[in-house]
Amino acid sequence: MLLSKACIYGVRASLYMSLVYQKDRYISIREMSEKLNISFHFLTKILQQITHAGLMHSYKGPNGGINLSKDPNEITIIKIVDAIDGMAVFTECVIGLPGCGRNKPCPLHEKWAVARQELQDMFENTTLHEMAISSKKLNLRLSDELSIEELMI
Amino acid sequence: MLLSKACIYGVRASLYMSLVYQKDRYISIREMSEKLNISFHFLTKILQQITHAGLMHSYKGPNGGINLSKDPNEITIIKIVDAIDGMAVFTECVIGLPGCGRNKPCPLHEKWAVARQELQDMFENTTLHEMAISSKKLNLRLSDELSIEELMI
DNA sequence: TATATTTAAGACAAATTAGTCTTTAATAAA
DNA sequence: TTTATTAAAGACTAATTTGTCTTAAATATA
Ligand code: SF4
Ligand code: SF4
Repeated sequence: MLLSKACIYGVRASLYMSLVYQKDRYISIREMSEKLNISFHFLTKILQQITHAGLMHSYKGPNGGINLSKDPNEITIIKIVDAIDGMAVFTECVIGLPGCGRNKPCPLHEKWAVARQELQDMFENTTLHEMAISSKKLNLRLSDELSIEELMI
Repeated sequence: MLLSKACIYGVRASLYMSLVYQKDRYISIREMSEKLNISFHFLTKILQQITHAGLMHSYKGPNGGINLSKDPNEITIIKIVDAIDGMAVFTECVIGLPGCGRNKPCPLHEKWAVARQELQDMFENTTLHEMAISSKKLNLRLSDELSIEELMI
């Protein structure tokens, strides 16, 4: 598995956030957890990591919740990944040898270094906005149960 | 982490095996575990998975051990990965949604499907032999401690 | 045959990741 | 000011992965 469960949930929640994004409108974690079928408390902790990274803001009390700290077209997926799993996936060795790049490289290096970079580029060049657009257009799925159309009713 | 620890150790051990490969010569797991700095019992279980997949043979008793069931140039890395972690990495969704491809695809699909395929190609098109050759040539590292030159003394 | 060497098998323990629950703090609105 | 609503914090449990240990089975060789 490339990304941890926590990270995966973080990405899904971010996508949901950008689908319903309106400046100054807070989305409750409870609502999101139910729509996306993710444990409420687990999602809360994941979103805390994301807010600590400065990508979202939270607000307590009635009508409180979470909102994106910038427009979805200014947030790339890699920021979400970084906030939760860190950048290790994009820097570490496929076969787990320490000190990649610093000392002599290991056998798989030539091919892995390329693939790794492509993965990083993919996350780096995809914004939440871009994904939200194509999601809506194609009525793609964001939870295991519901398509985006069903999700946003 | 793309591959599990078990899988990573399996790949490292396979590389070691192909570096010292001689038809009908068994390598003891003890020796390998010490050279590669991997827990002996853990490595034993990993190699069992690989032998069950038919990629290696084992032999008990004095001068027993493990050997590759085919020439290293007939074994691709993906076979090792498959034997331990399975093929899920190459088929599953980045954001963990079930039923990829069968129903409607999810937002990241277009980019991920390409990256995923490239990763699979990389493992599919790299043989143990190929890696062993370039490893020797460049004196690359296979354990966190020793380069291949030091390893094979 | 007896002994030493080696893998096989499986119980067990430790570490990490995933997920749950309870209590506290902040805020809005009645 | 009281109550309801929401996120924050942290203790706790469950599941999975990683790693250890002990015993059994197979084999070579003395
Ligand atoms: S040089 Fe490449 S293959 Fe080697 S340790 Fe680094 S990432 Fe891995
Ligand atoms: S279609 Fe692509 S992005 Fe969607 S679930 Fe499948 S792999 Fe993932």
